Amino acid sequence: MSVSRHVGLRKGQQTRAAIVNAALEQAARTGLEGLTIGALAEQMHMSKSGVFAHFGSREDLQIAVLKAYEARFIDEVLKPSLREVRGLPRLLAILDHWLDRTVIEAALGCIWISGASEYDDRPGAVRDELVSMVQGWQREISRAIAQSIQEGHLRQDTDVSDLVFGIYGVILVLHHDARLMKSAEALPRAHRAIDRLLQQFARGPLRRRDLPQHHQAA
Amino acid sequence: MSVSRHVGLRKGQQTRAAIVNAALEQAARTGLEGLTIGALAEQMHMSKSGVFAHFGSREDLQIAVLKAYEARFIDEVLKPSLREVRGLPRLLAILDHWLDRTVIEAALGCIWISGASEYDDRPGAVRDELVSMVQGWQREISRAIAQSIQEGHLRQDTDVSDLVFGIYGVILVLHHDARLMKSAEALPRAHRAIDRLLQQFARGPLRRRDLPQHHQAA
DNA sequence: CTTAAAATAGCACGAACGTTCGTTTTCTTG
DNA sequence: CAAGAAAACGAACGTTCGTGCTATTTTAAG
Repeated sequence: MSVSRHVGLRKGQQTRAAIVNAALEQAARTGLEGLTIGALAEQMHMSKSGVFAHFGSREDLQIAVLKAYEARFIDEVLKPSLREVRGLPRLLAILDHWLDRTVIEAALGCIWISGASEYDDRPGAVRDELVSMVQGWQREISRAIAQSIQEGHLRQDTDVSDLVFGIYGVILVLHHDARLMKSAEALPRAHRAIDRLLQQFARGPLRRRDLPQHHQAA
Repeated sequence: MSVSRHVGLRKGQQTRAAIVNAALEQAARTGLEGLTIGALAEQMHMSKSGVFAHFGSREDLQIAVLKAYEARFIDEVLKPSLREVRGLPRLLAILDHWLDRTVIEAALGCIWISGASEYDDRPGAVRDELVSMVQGWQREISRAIAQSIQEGHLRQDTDVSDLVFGIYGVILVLHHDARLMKSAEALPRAHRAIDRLLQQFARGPLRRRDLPQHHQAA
């Protein structure tokens, strides 16, 4: 056993990553359930069995796609927002990135949203994975809201889950109107909806540098 | 050709109706794309070809299902609400019926919503039909909102499309949370969300008999 | 350069799909 | 009741699906 290590992935791993990448694209268009090994193999210029061998089953492929999607989502929406200070600024940053991403997906499609319809009564490992991811993300939003309350940016009596509910609704209808209805006005409408929603729970004006002081350093 | 007419449907028509009915159920569970002639035949205790013959193609079957769904939707949501007086009361009635229906569908699933994900980038006759139905329904909501403005129940500067957007978002997230997340609190949350939303555009209190007088008989 | 292991191809399978076709059963009506 | 029309059947076709085998090729280590 040599001491020298390859930092990069071995051949198999990097093909696998490339497959998942292509699968991510295909799943965004056709849904996770429409994801097919044959079409994937064709796009990869590989044989079906060659693609298949990287995952023990179609289900494992779907789960791998879900995990890749989550990783990308966290990278593009959550991580850049953590640079903002805790509270409303960070929450607003998350929402802005989220809206932006959703509208980019207007040309592709969010597999969490399409998956919600596909798996809402189809039990199995894929559904379980999907649910736990959405729960995880909603918990992340909840945390940002809770911090906004703590910092005194949102009202003390804010019902965190109600607010998450409202936010998620805006995302869903944005996706719906942009993708199914091909509405060009969906994005500005969504921004207004988010602003109106937050205004209801805010203690001061949104999008201002002079936010109300936090009532306690805690 | 006899002059005597059967008021009832002939045999073929009534089996066709029964098939569509069963298809409606199956599509609510598996989506329009998951609708399969074989499974349908089995449930109907018929042969595949027997079922198939009633529709020239699977696509025609899917469209027939869509039309049946729309008819039922209009019957259960819109028509009962037309008994209420124009304006906010009627709008509220529509929304209440809609929420109720959506939560009944928590055990089934709305094919407009699942269809939105399935057909958002799958061109064809089914998609066209779906889009025009959703547009038709949104126009119906718009009309109720416009009347509420006319009657002076909602503010004059209300952006009708923004309000439709907001309402549709609540419906979508209700469906999402009730069905995918199995959340029991989704329905009360949706009711609160609707009330908060309307409150933003209302000129007076919601759900009261003493609504503000309309400013003009027009 | 050799060799063991890893990666991919090739082929076949059983099942399910929508659809077609010719036949048979069941209605409907004169 | 009988003739004609409508409805339902049964079998088959051509595809596509996921998956399981066995070769063959490619990669990486000694």
